[in-house]
Amino acid sequence: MGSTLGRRLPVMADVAKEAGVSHQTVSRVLNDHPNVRSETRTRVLEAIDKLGYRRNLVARALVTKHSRTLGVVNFDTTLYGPASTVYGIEQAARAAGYFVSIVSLKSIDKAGVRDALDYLSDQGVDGVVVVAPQRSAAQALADLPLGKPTVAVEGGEAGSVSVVCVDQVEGGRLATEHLLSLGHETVWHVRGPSDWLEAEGRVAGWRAALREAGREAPRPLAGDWSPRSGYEAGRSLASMKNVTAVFVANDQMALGVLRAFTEQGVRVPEEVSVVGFDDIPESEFFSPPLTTIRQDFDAVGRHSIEVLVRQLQGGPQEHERLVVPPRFVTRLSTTRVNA
Amino acid sequence: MGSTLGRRLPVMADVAKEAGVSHQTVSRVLNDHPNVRSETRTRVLEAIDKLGYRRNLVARALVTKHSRTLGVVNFDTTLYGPASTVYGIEQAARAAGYFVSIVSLKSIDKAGVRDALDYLSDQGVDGVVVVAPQRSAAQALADLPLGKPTVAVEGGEAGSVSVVCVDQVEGGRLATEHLLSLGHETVWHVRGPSDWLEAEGRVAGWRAALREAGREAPRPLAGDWSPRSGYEAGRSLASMKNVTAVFVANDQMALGVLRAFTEQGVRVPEEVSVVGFDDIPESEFFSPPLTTIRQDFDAVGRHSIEVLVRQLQGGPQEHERLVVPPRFVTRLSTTRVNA
DNA sequence: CACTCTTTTGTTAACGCTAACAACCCTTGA
DNA sequence: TCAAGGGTTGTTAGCGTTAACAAAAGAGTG
Repeated sequence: MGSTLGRRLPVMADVAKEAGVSHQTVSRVLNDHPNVRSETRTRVLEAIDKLGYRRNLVARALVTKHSRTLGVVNFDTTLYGPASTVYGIEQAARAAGYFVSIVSLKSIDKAGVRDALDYLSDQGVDGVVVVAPQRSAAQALADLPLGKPTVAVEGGEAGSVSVVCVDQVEGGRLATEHLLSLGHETVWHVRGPSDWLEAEGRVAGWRAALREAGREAPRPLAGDWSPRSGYEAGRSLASMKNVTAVFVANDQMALGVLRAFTEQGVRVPEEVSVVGFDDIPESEFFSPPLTTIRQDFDAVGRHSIEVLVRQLQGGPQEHERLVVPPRFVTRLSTTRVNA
Repeated sequence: MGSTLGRRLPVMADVAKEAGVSHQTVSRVLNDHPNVRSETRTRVLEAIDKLGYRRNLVARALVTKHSRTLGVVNFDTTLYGPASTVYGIEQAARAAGYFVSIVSLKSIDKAGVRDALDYLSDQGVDGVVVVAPQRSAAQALADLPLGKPTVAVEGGEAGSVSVVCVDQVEGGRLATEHLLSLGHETVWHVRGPSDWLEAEGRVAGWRAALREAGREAPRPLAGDWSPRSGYEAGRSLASMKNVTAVFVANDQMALGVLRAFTEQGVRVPEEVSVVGFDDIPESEFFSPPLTTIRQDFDAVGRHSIEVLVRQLQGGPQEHERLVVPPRFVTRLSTTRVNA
């Protein structure tokens, strides 16, 4: 009464016997070694097929020291941005022949990052992508002794590690310049949490665009990316007299802003123009459809794997910094000011 | 000029020498074997600490046949539901001491599922959670010879595999009953794609509630979960005369429906009441805030890991079916009909 | 004090694979 | 015909861990 399915899984030696060769020859066939007679190769392949053999990657990893697995450290995969980035990373990694092992952190202190890295390292990953959108995470990463090739996504100042990110400053600038070009006197800003680098970048772009146009930058309103925080900021803005244009740091908060305006009877875009950031799938169907800045998360994921794989293959040791440009998407939430 | 950091990582034998014991004793300490003198244990622990030793889990996996890694197969992690489920799975798995390796599929045919399972199996995962919301995926799973403990999330009729899912029928019923209780003569439905089990379940619940109330079920409008498909359905509905209540199969489509209604001058909820499904973070800030059915994705993730771990620890061999109840969330998109 | 029984520790042999080397086969050219 | 040289195959030795057994050291008993 065999407890499981009876026969044990075939190993290389079984294939070797079946094909009448040595296990090493089987190994050679499997690894595309050039010096194998094609007739022998065929015989081995047939034996593999017949026995349903699959090579044991754990054993392989033990001797080669490569697991062909990449680690990903992330924070809150529930948000559209991180989720999309991880998706892009996963797809790109698999296309490059790597497995992906994921750790999603709740908190982002240094201890958390270290633990995650240790955890992945124990498991034998060949390299790591850390999605580190918060200053603390980026800092932790910079401070940590990294035993393996590592790429930071949205990870700040580079230096000790390669970075792939979207040009947030440019995005903030695009949004603001668009609003100014429509004739708005100034542009208000609902910003993301100060601990987030992306939030800082967008603020910086907004500030720069205003400064270059010779305008005063109003005090930005604080948000935490959530629709609710946008809603609250929206209520504040609705109660002010001179607001005609708002750049909101992400689409979710923009939704909250729109909701608050609707409730207060402020019409968008007739009275106030609103620009968001991210271009989540929903934005096109907000009321009104949201003008926003699109981030190509897919490209970010792809590039981060490219950079990492390049490092793994012994590429240049210097740390790269790869910046993905954002794209402006115009819809109906903005319009020319009619004075 | 050592290329990397010079010295090789310490192994068990190094620790053994340092502590003046055999490597097997070190192994025993590491595995909490009871029969180790506490003084010896301390000595070993100190040596481990001194050398910064970390055990090689790959070697361990080779001999124990357990990798303490769980595989997750998923489709489109960009959607809120799947993303949240995976997040829940990952958290629960880590809490249970397992690593998580993820494969995100684009297509969901049998070949895709088989490949994903093979891929994970090659890597040596101990068990697999397959998020299989589509009939084809569930079917593929049922047909495949599963070499490892497997749990399907939203995976259909059980039978050959354990299943954890949200009670979609009940959800559809809740939504419909709510609308009927408000005095609506009947309830229209914008459904999800027909090969999704969740879509079918919601349709079934909607039908059942109407039947039990002795009402005719109108022909459901087809959608594909996207806001755009909801928008198109909404335009159709807006052009009809007798529509006063709509149950939309997910919140994203509901957003599209709301948008179409707004464009056509149909007021919600005054003229038409709308109920969604999922309770994504945005729904509370739609215009109007959306009455919807909440799915506890976190619980689904947790339960799927519980079931899987139970199987891994040699629990009952019968396949379980665990159903998570949905929850009704009332907001402002529905109201009593005033005849 | 001899004897058994229980802890505690060490020794040896896998796990399934690849790397390194050795051995063999066949060409090829003198 | 033989030697040299390349292509092809086999043999051996690990990789770093745990399992199984063996040995040594204490504890308890008459």
